[in-house]
Amino acid sequence: MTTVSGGPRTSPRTATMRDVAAVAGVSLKTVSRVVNREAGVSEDLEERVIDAVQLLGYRHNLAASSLRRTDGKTGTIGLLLEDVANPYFSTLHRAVENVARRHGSLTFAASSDADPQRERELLHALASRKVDGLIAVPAGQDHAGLLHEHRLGTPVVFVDRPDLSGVADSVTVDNRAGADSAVRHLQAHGHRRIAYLGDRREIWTADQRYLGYREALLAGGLSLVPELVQHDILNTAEAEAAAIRMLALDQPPSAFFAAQNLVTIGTLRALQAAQLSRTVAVVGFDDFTLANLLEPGITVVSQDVNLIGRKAAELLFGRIEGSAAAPQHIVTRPTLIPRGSGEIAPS
Amino acid sequence: MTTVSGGPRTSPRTATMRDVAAVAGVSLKTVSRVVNREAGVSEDLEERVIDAVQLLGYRHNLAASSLRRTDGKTGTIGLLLEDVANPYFSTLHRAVENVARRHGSLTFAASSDADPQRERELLHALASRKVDGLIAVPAGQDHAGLLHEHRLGTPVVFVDRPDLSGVADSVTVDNRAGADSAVRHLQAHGHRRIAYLGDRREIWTADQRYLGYREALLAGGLSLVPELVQHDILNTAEAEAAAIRMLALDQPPSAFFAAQNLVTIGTLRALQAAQLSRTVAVVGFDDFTLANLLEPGITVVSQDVNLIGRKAAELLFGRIEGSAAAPQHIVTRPTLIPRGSGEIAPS
DNA sequence: TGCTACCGTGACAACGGTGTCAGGCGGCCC
DNA sequence: GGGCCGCCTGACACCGTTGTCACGGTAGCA
Repeated sequence: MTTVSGGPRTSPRTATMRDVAAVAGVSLKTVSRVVNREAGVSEDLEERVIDAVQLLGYRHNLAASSLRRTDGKTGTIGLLLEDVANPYFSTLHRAVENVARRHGSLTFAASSDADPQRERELLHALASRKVDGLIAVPAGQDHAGLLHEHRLGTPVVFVDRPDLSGVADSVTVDNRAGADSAVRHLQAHGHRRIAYLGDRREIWTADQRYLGYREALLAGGLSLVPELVQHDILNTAEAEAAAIRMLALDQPPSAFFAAQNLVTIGTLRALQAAQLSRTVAVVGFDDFTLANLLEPGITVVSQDVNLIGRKAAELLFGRIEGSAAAPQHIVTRPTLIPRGSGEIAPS
Repeated sequence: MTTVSGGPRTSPRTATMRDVAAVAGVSLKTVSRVVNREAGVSEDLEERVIDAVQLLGYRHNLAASSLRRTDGKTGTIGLLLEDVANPYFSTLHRAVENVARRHGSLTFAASSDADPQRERELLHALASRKVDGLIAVPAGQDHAGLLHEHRLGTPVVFVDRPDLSGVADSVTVDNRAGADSAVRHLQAHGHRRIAYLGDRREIWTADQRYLGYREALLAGGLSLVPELVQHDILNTAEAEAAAIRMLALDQPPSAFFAAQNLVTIGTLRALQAAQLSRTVAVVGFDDFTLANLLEPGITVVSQDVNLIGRKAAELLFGRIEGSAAAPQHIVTRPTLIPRGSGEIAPS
């Protein structure tokens, strides 16, 4: 093998409109017209230009174009998620991509890992690239960075968690109603000791779900039992541990409301380990693949993530195309999907 | 509600370097120097510039910058996947993002849906945006589009499926060895009638896996039984149907090798419906979440997707930074994870 | 025939920045 | 005191493209 370093590696400089114009024997502007499908170019010239484009392998430079163009659009949006690899967010991503595609836009997707510092960095990187708009799952309590972009003129749509100041559009789920329906469902099947397992209450969605849980309990004439409530669960292992702890109580719960995906899985592991999968009821918040392949199938409160992504993107492109309507706050309703685990009666 | 249309919605035009220069009382070039952290600006002026930047909310315009800059880099890469929402690809996406972040790059992720036409469109869109490089899961047999970009000077790294011409870098999995080990594993547990369920053989990965299956059978002194081989399975439902069909044979298989994610799930459904989950063995290709939560746990051949993504991104940034080494073809080894379903003995 | 009304086309400036280079200035050495 | 050096700084051209406008030419009309 011979190393080619030092060879004429200078690729012949990527062709520009000027080159195309020279080859086609027309002016720069005419090439621009053909490339942009502007009217008013004779067929003859158009053909010559197209041939020259082919010949040179010319690629239009959108950066230069949008620099000069009056609307200044880059055909690019930013999507700020917690983690692009998380199924919830990747589904959202896809839904947004589908809409973006229809609008000729490409999507910068990025993961904040719920870290405000990282969110700031990404916001900065996106702003430098002059995205036409932003869809964001805010990383922390403080939305200053996002709202700053909004004020500077970049449309922003909040997803999953609302902008509490209300100046920007948002698309969220009625977490409270979802949790409420889950707990009522368990009550309807006879449960009176229903445990709550969830994330930190500082997270808006977690808090809302907890409020829904409490609301349903009280509505059903039950009272809140502190030993059956566990917040601050961050991962599967912690959920599993918490569930095991509760199952060891003198009066263990006959049902669990697992307020989030990973929490549900941890809970299931605990039940499986204790051979209680068919004895103790579970309803989880957020669906997950294979939830219907387990034995019993897992009853969940499911969000329509595709709908959320689509709505958010449609709102965003509406703004990008100039809508000046008042801020919109779309709230979608989650639905309960009974699959078995939530229909187990107390023993 | 009063509509604000017609109001002075003209945001005060986003500030440019010129504006900053005017406010700071320096030349354009000095602002440029400060923004780019070039050496040789007195502290006094630097401070004035920074203040002006703050005051005006100035955001650097990377497009204009890279237009003029000599290296012409946009700090942007393209990631062409089959579907950003598919867990395999979204994990890959995340691994790439992590590396890109270290290099100050943002990632355009896009879904081809394995459609060559769509791939062409996306390639065009990415090229117009002057991405510094591309990581692609090729959509079809014909890699002309991707290779064209490569020739035009944009580094391209193939992932999951190799570029058979070998001119571009690639990162793939040894699918054949993985399938071989799965089938040998089943043989080692006493199986002699092992069924194959897989996707279209035109897909390189599917073909490789089939070859591995066949290889292992022959190596074990078994022969290929046509009625135990089913190609062209496109989704879960088809996999389920195929498995049910085979289970109804006079001499049904005692084990299944499911050559892909969705196929595995379909197979599991069939076994579950037939109450054979604990009787018939299964080994799947590709791991999936919750594979260990099922009863029995599902034995799989697992790829290290994070590793693949990382390697691909590292290769790409090597090229972007000028590496002129010969094309590299990294092949990773999948590992077999025994969890129960693959260790069931024939009855 | 003379005038206007278009039509296709190109010259030129401009978008927001960066590379190049020359000039001003202070300090140091002879 | 003159010359040289190095450090800052700004003027200017230019990156690849599009908006504007003026040009020459032809058709339509009175």
